[in-house]
Amino acid sequence: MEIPKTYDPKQAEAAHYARWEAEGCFTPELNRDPSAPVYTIVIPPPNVTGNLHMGHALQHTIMDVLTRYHRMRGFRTLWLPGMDHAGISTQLQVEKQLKKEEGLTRHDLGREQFVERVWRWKEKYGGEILKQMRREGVSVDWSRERFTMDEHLERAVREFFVRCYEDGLIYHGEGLINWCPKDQTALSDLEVEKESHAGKLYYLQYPVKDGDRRVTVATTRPETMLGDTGVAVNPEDERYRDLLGATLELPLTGREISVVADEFVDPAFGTGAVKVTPAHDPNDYEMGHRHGLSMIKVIDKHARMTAEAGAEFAGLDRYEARERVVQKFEELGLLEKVVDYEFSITKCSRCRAVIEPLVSTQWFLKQAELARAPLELMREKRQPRFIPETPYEKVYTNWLENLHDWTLSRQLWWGHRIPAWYTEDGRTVVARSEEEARRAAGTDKLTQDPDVLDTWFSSALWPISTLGWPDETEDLKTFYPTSVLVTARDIIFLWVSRMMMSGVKFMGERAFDDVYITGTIFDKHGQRMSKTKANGIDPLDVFDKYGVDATRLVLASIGSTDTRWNDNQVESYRNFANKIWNAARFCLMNSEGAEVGKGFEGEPDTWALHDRWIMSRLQKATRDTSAAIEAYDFHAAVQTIYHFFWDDFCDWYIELSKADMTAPEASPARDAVRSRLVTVLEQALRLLHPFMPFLTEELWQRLPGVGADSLHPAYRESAASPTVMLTAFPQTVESLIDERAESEMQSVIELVSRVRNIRTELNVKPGEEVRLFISAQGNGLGQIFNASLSQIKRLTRAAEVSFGESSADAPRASARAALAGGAEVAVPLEGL
RNA sequence: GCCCACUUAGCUCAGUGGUAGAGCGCACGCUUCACACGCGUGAUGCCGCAGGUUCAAAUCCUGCAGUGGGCACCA
Repeated sequence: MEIPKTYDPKQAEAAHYARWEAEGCFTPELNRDPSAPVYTIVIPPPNVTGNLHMGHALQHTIMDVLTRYHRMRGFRTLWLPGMDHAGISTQLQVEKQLKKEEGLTRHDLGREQFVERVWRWKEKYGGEILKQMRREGVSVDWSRERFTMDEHLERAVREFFVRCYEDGLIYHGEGLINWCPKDQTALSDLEVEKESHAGKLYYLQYPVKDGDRRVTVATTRPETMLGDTGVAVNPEDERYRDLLGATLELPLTGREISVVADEFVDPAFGTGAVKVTPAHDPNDYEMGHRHGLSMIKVIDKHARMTAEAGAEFAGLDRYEARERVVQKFEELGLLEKVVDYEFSITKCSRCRAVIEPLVSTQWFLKQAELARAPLELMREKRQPRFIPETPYEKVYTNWLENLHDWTLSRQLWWGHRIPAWYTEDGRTVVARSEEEARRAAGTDKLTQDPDVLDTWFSSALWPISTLGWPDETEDLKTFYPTSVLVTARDIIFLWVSRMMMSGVKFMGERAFDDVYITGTIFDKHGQRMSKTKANGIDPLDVFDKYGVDATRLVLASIGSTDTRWNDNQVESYRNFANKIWNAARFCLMNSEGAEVGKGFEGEPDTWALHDRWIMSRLQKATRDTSAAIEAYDFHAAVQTIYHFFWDDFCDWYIELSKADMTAPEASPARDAVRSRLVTVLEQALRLLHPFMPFLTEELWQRLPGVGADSLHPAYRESAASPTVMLTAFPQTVESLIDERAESEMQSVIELVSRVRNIRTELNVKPGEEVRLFISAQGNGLGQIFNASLSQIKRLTRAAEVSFGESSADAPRASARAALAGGAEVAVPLEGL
């Protein structure tokens, strides 16, 4: 059989995926065992605009290992793929293209046409990542692929919205929200980021009416003073006690505002007096409500000053206004001082524009109430189980305990339209459809709310909506709750917790048993990979260079730890892949007469030492690999298989078997040796398959004696052709664990190693043969060595081996090495 | 400000109450009939610092330092 000396990953990668997919190997229906346990993962849906990055590759590898492992264990296994419509991101991308290619804005097209464009864009350019995922080898069930804007999922979203509205969890009202002046939409607290900023703190003086006293307030945003409707001090603050209730003349506006007392104010900070701008600051908004202060909106949606800011400022950008205000205060002699000050500003996490807090009418969801059930679930049943448990369980719990209302509405066109309609007489109707709304409203004259929902709203339903909710589908009954959610830590709040909330609310059960949080992959300098820094490593490039399987081993090893990307690691696993290839190649070159599954007949105590030994090692490798995967310790799993394959199987077992398997004459004994080799190899390929699907399939297909009978019983009745992915994952046979064989074999290994060491120390040429003198002192070792004599001679390049009772029997001029168990080996120097 | 994690060989990382590990790199020797993406042999670490608990600590506790992360309403 002609097999290339070097493994070519591309060839194997191109050969198998399409067949697996076409034959339905990824679908749970393939499992014909009605009593099979169920294993389910829903993929974190990548953005329709997205491209594969290392974080995806890491998550997908972990999910695929788990999926393939459970499938081989006979579980009815579903890994459900899909994509997210990614509201803002997609809309911006299409707008950009529209501008570039046709010089148009979305407003030129109008809403309906624009949305139509987005759909067309999605069909043409979207979902690039799905093709890239096939490259990774992900065994997802493409027949169940979902998109968050699918008709059915849209229905689920409306159902969810309506039910929450009916339960009083969703409300429409005025609130202070994060407004992105660039993207022109409201954002939730999770879509903005705090960033430290070296700015200034301005001390402004407000004159007290009817007196010459002034109250000094400190602010980082002087322009907002135009909207001040009060000044707050701590009620305990002696300095201002006499001013409580006093009236101040707000400079530049001619407005009179009063001094109020509020516990919130920290007397130790600044001057102890705080200007209050209820319409443009979250804390001031709260304070304003507490004291009945009026709200004056002085900044608009484009972050420009409004008419209410005064004629002199109207239309100015907020930063221009800031300069103007400060200048005016200076002219009036009311600017006490300006000091450098570092504080945090809030930015849009998408476009980095500075967020403007605005008072606005939006749709909100009271998350605090939804969070109760998940919190209880965690308290009482410890569900879901986080891996790693620290710190994520606490992070999750703390967040749920401190929830604010979620701003749901977005002033965008691409997304799930809010199912709310308004009548001409100002009533609001929330319904599952326009017809339902008409019936409820008793009129046809309805206007639907123009806004769409936050993208994460539909994501929150992903585990249930993809399985058919709100319908009671078979899939929902069978596959919910899901087994594990694998994702990155930055969406624990945005997504994980919200799926739990909706899952518990509507299904009465956890959305997933476990939550596995992957690590973060940094570049070699420890920097986060990002588009702007252009330091990202493209997984596809790594696949091209080293192969998918090698990359997957690295990613599986990374698992949940933060790590710096290192090509060396991939190279090392590329070498491992090549090692596997060549070990298999060697077995196949000597496979005439061999058959997988044979060669280990009879009682183990009739087998040769190294045969008992390798079977024992295989059992332990199997046991340890399974245990590691079950415990999500992928690093340990990879290490176990790596060392079993390379150290035990290649370095020792193949070497010990070599002479017999390459015997020139065919014989039942030679067939048996060859069968043992391919049998162990085949088991190793099964162990490796969840991690290295392509290489293992490529080799498995070539093994003699594998076929339909090799499949796991659950898949034998299916129409799928034989494939390693549907074989049974090896089960540990405890009776084959043979500590005695391992210890005896260890003695042989030690003997060989000591002799090799002596050869090196003495500079004996590799081709030169030595003599060995072994003194085993009647402790049983002599018999063991004697039984493995031919192998020992071969591995140490010894021409002859003699045994004696004591080391004194060896020639005086010998290099000696002590062996465990009191034995000694001597290499006579004579003739060297 | 509060909280958390991390700190182990030159590099990237495992590990664990009982004689320090892997891969890469390094040194030396090998075209030994599967593999030079290989084979053999070897060197390398006050396991961040300082205390404490223990017969025994890299491992548990306390403090400190450095790095990273999360949270926070300090105008």
